[in-house]
Amino acid sequence: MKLTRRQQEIYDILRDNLDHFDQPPTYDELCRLLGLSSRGSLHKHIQALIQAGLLEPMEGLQRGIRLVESVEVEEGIPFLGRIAAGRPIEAISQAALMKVPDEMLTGKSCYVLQVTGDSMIDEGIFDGDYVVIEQRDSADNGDIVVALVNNEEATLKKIKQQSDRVILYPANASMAAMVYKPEEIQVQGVLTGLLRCYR
Amino acid sequence: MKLTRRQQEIYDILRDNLDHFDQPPTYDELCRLLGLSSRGSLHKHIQALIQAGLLEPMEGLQRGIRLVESVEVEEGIPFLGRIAAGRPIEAISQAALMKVPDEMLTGKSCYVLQVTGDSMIDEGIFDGDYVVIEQRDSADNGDIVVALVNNEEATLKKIKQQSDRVILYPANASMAAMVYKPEEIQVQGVLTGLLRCYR
DNA sequence: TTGATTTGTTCTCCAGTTGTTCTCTATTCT
DNA sequence: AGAATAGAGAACAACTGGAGAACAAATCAA
Repeated sequence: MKLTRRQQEIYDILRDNLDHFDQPPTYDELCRLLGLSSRGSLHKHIQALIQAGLLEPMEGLQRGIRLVESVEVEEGIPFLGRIAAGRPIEAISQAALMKVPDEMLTGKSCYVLQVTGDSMIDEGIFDGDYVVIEQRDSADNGDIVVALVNNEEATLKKIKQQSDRVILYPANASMAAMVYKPEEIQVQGVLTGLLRCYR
Repeated sequence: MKLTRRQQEIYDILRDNLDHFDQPPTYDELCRLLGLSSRGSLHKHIQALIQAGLLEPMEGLQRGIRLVESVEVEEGIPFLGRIAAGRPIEAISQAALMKVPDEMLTGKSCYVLQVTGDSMIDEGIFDGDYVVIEQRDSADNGDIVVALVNNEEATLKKIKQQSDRVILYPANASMAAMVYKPEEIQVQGVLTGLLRCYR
């Protein structure tokens, strides 16, 4: 909805003076601020701003003119924390959002983890890199997955699932593959992207 | 639709002065700005610009002259093309925009290239990876840079600048470093981020 | 509870502004 | 000459913004 000049002006004034009121202003107060002498005139503008979704509707109450909270359109996917072989995912307290290229997103639910350790170094995933993970509970053989081992350790490894066992391969010549029973391993997600920041 | 000279001129002025108005200008205001004395004359030009899709139609409302908002608030930085050692940057025809984490941006002008070849494999930069580059014409020793060699080849290498020579180190045990005269090398940008898409 | 006051709403009326539509003229280019 | 481009100016309807009165519901005071 497009605003007229006066509507825009009133909205701006309303925003600018929001701190100066300790209560939401009434029509009369706002009229005084705007130099209007008629509440009826102001009412038309207020209604237009409500229509535009910029002010809260009154709903029959007399509690002053309130701005609607601006709906921030935060973009990105959540950065959940660190993943290190041998420990649960170390969750970060406040989930920051991280913008990632659309190419890394799959349409399904994705999140970002920071990798700790060198277990995937031969795949070009270094200590401190960020990985984009698609949330899933199954994977194809050869996928790099976030796997939960025995319900307590989370790890990033290449997976090979056989009927009677599951093998997790690190990508590091100096580390050995680990073999588990299928019920010991729970796939939590599949690697879809890698991010690294220099400096 | 082609614009006449005056139409183009008016459109440019309109764009340039958009910040100077706090409201969309009325015909009268714009007439004053253009030195016209007749709203009717301006009206013809405005109509032509509306026809051309550059201005919003009035729809019987009196809200001033508005540019059509390019609704695409496409976020991201431009993906410019491929970089391979030994060739100029292979530019892509239409510059796509790629969203990247804020952490990879420096506040200065940045762009994305796709890496071809394995010359940086030991740094975890693989064939097909995307690199985020900050546009710069100088670098610190040890930085990974996009360097233009002899004004014709572009390459991604680690740089070491000495008073009498410049050395470009690949990060690949099977490749040798190259030594150049300072005037042969032109730094085009510095690596600030890495992106890799799986699948 | 009751009455007075405040507050938001609705209505009519009015003036100035704004966009539109004319006609007429001047200039430039083909 | 004719077409295209540009501008001046007048006249007009519609839109915008405002005043003020009257009203009902919410709120406050006693």
